[in-house]
Amino acid sequence: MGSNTYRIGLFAKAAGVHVETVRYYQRKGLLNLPEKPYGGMRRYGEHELSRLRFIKTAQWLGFSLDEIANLLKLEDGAHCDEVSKIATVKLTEVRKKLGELRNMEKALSELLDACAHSSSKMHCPLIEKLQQDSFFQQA
Amino acid sequence: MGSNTYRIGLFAKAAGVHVETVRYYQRKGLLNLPEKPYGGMRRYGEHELSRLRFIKTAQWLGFSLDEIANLLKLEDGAHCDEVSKIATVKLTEVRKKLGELRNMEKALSELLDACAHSSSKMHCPLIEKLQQDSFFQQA
DNA sequence: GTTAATCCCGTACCAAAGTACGGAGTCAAG
DNA sequence: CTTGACTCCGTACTTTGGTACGGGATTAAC
Repeated sequence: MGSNTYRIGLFAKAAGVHVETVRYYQRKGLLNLPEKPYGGMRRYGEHELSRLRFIKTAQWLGFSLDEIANLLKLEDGAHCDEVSKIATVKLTEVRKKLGELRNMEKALSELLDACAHSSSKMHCPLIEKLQQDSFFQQA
Repeated sequence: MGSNTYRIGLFAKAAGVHVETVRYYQRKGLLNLPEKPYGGMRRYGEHELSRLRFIKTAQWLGFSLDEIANLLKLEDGAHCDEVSKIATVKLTEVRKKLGELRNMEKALSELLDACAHSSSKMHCPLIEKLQQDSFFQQA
């Protein structure tokens, strides 16, 4: 645990990002800057790597870096009342996304199915499917 | 059907975006520019409104405008082989997102649950939960 | 023990997705 | 028939999330 095997290059590569991206996240406070031994080089461990991968996953799910910083507060530990507040909001949002994605999945798989039985020009009721039981609101 | 009741201001407002955003999407080809009567003003109908809402929803789910343009090709109708290609890729992606979001939902709801039974400093195994059966890869 | 590959860190640049601005046209109310 | 709100369209600016660059330090390989 915490064997801190990686230097930044390998660390970045292991998560599929560029070195500069790691540094950028450090500047934004999403990753912490490990101690640097006198005149030496910083090292990174498995925990930081998971954290970096989490950031990329959450981002891919449509969360901004600011939102992710908030989610990471949950991971880092905070007092119960603040945790509840953040987690409740995010849970609602996650469930909404799940709902929309399920509609999208249904529309796409039905489309593929229809496509397998016909073989000419197709069109997909993607929009109606997504709107039909959508309760999406912009803030 | 196609009653084209809205002018751009109301149209944008109904979807919760700015007028400039509508124009931006038109420039990018995501929305089409309705005919303008000689020296008059363009009008928008329900169909275009659904399309605009779809764009915002898909974007919130983490898709870029370029990806959304692709999804809209399915809606607009295309030949079966192209449709299959796009839909298959997107379906895989949607299912991956569903998987990750379910992990996130589980982690968040367990956290809230734990929080209800204790009342001090909490920390959430969000990262481990998300990575545990994650098969996420950056391209 | 020099040289090639990495790292450190600061600053500059870039693309995507808007947002703001401004001058001219249009429309609806009083 | 004018005043205020809205539209049209072009160009410029902004924010977010990075990428690129470059000079000096450090370390790994020969």
